[in-house]
Amino acid sequence: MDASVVLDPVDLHLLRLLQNDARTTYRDLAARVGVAPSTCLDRVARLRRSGVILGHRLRLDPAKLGRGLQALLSVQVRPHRRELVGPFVERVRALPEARTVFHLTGPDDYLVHVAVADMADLQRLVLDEFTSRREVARVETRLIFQQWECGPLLPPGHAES
Amino acid sequence: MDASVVLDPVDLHLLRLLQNDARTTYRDLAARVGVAPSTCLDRVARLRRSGVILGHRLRLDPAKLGRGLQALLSVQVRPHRRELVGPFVERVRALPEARTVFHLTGPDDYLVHVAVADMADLQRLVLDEFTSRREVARVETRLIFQQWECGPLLPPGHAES
DNA sequence: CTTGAAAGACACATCCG
DNA sequence: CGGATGTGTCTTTCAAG
Repeated sequence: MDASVVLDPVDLHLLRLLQNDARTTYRDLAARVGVAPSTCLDRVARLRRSGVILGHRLRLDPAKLGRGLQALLSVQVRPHRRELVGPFVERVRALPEARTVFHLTGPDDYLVHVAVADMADLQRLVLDEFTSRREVARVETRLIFQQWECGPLLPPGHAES
Repeated sequence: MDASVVLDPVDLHLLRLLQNDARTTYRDLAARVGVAPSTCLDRVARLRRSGVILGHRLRLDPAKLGRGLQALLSVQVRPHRRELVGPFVERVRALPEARTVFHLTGPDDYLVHVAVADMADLQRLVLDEFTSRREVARVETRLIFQQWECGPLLPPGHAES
């Protein structure tokens, strides 16, 4: 299911272009990669079918949406058993403030990336949704000064922008 | 520049639909929101101009690209001064394994989300690109068991999927 | 697997309420 | 600001190489 997929240079070129702008037309893709538009369509469809491309996401500015403050919450869930952590994750994912949830190795079981309006909002979120829960043993809050997205994700050995 | 923007229910509805599938046509958007296609075009163009929509991103499966192992690296950069941390961040961002870099409050200055092929690859990355650097005082590596993307990012008070 | 042409769908501008 | 109409462009299909 998550086996690696064979990607030829055309696929890689398409992925690199689409990661810069996922709305590039098949016509432009074709011109830049050097194949026919219909071939592009076929290749991209195949990449979607094989699961390499999971979907197209809109990148939004949290600050413009009234969520100018972001933070990472390290959460210990005790006891760390399936019947507790399953509902915990689902509840956290459903929070409108949550962006990503990581299940990690190490003493802090979960890392939750949240976007809130301000400090008061963050305090409310931590108190009401985390520390007040019985299964949450400990929460550590770190504010995000700044964050950078990195270059396009590509297979090892093709480390070019 | 990052002031909050006024969004009416139509804008919110459009954003919600586009976050599920950013390639939805204006025609379909119009039908589902209940306005004319040209209005959709106008609204989305305005959302782009006002900076709410930053761009369109492809969501890829790291495992399918031969990067089945992900980790978070907590990095202390000492001394934590501009002339050191600027180049540090740029160098890390340029790594093909890096996905996101966070500058945080707290004892760990940076959190780096990386995607690698396997444990050997991760070990090489940590040793060659982090701990061997003079400005890197400490690196703590946590593996990612699993990660969940959360619901669409929307302004406070509109917490609906 | 790729291509090129044909048909249909769409984006976008313009005009109008 | 929202809705209709038109034109040029793009996407998508298909038969053929």
